[in-house]
Amino acid sequence: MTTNRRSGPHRPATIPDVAREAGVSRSTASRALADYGSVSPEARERVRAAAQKLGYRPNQLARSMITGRTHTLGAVVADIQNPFFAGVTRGITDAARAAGYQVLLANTDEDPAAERAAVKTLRDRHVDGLIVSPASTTDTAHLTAAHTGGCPVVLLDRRVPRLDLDSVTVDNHGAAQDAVRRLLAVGHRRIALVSLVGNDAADDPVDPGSTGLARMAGYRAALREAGIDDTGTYLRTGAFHGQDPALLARDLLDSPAPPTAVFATDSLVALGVLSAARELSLRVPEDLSVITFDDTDWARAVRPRISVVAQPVQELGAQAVRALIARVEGGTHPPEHTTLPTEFIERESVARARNRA
Amino acid sequence: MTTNRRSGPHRPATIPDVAREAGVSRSTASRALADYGSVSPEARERVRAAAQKLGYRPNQLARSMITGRTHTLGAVVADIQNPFFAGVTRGITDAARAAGYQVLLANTDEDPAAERAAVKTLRDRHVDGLIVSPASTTDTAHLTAAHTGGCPVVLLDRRVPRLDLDSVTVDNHGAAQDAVRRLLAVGHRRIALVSLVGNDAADDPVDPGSTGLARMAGYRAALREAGIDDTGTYLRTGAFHGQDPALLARDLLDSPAPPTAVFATDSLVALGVLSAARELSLRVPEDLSVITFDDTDWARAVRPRISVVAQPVQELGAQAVRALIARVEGGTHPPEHTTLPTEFIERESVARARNRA
DNA sequence: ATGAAAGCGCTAACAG
DNA sequence: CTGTTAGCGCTTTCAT
Repeated sequence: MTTNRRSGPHRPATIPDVAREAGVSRSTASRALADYGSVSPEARERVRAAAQKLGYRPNQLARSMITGRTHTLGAVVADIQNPFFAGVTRGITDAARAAGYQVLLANTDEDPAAERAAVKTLRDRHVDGLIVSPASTTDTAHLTAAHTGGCPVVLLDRRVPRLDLDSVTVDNHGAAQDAVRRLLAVGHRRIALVSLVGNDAADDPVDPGSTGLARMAGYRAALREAGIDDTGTYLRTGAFHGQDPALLARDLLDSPAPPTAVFATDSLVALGVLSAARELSLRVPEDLSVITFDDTDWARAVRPRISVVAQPVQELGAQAVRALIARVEGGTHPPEHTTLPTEFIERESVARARNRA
Repeated sequence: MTTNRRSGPHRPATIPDVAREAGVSRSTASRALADYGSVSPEARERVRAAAQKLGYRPNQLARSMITGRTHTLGAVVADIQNPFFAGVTRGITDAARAAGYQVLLANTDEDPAAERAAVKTLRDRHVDGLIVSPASTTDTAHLTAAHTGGCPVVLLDRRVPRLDLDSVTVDNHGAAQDAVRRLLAVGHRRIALVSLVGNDAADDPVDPGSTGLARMAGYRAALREAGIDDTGTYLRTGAFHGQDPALLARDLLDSPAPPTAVFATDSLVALGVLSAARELSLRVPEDLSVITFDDTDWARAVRPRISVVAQPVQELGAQAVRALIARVEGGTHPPEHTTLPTEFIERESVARARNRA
């Protein structure tokens, strides 16, 4: 049995077939079809007609082998099931398609080894470039190797200090600072930050990653601005309680001098805060004001509706694609670090501070 | 400038390089590397060593051109941002990777034209097979064409009546029937079904798709079983109110003889029901019992926690991958239709019926 | 068990 | 503007 020559009536037409049908040479047919070089209008028309008639579809594999381009991008993210990455991925696939690229998807679950493996497999598949939300701040040799090896890499959502690669991130510091300022503005002084530590529900109990760090820094900056020097008392980074946000929050809210407002660094944490509040019979926002990162479906459906810091998730993905394609298509400019603004969406979960027993 | 021959110190090693280094012919090197045919143990070892030394990585493109296999699967889903499809996609990518395949992702937004385009592009990319959650029950010619054209297709989540392709779906009828039975069992008689119509928040206001249809049929069957013949009064398929679930629910709950229990066909609808209930000062579950499809994060974090019909989302994707790979690797058995069971997770949103004013 | 040679479908130098 | 001629990197008969 021949391996790849389709038997049966409809063997896919190839360039020689089209050329024969059009009465020109393969090169001319190729030029006409791929639209490069110079071809006389009439020849071009004959080729187009022949291709049409034979139902010719170019073999991208063969083309890629020559051009060295597959028009395929690799997306290496932590977990597509995380709404944040789902949105980002949506932005990536849409922007890629619009630019004529397809996307190979890989999940890492924040595991650097899985990330390395994914990068390797995708490079073996000859992706033209890689979009990665790095799982580690230190284990990044495979990323630089890819980049210098001709497979450009764009960092998504997380910046890595000494890595000179393009990055597209969100202004986490500013967003957190702004949110906390709003709480301060309505009289809150005992403001907590609750986080699961790490990047969006990461497993790593040590490394808060660039996003977590930035959010904490923004929180502290806002407090300091307001003359609050002790910025650590109400900072909860959840390496305890087996990462259960509700327990973490309960512990915090049930303490002697509980906070009057909570800033949650992601929506899962916010859910924990909300249910802890309900268990302790604290009303939101009367007894406790709440702001969270990420505008999920439930934040605007629940009562009271929750005020949030919305991240431009799709735009994040789209910008990463644009930056990457710029590199793929030859850009040699110095690394660009794009920071996207967040949007504060005011709803009903924040009230003026008042005393609690 | 030569197009594809990498300049610089590290031109990727090819088979000839390895063969030379090992002192054998290309064919032998190829056989040893790809592990087929017969190669003497010593030669094999020399080749392995040479490959190792030169950091040889096989060019999958070239290999694919010959073997006709890319070890790449295409996943064509409605919307990766929908938690249902996010979970399914997670299952797909994981199962694929475990079997040595990668996944190209495409979104359709329930648009048949987008689906056709995606199928075309993916086939051009020579995917070995396609997993599709079809956007239309009728516009499916491109699917059969792909399948008979050597690119096997597995239907995901939705079955299409006259399409003889493998399918992996969930027992929507049984799940709905079971949920409604539970409501009947605790005394409810006025039980509503609220749906956005169509498959998981589809745009199409006409075609409820196989999943929507099955859920409604299960609902009606349960009612009929209980001797309730009028199964249409409390059936709301949301082609009104601009698809806003909260308005739909409000309308329903604010009627003269409102239902005492609601079965929501997806979590977004449930959120609408919940907020409508709160606006009307109806307590859950005392005044209104609620069950919804899909076990989202908020369903178990909110108070009261919501009883749900959980779908095996990841398993759905994984099974589809297995079925597809079976075809890709030559299976010629008749189409298989796999139906996965759902799981009812009892929490606190259902109470015994009592009279309402 | 091994090597020589053919070729997958396409593009890209280079002549004409 | 067009055709001829080489390959891309790999697998796979077919001899040996």
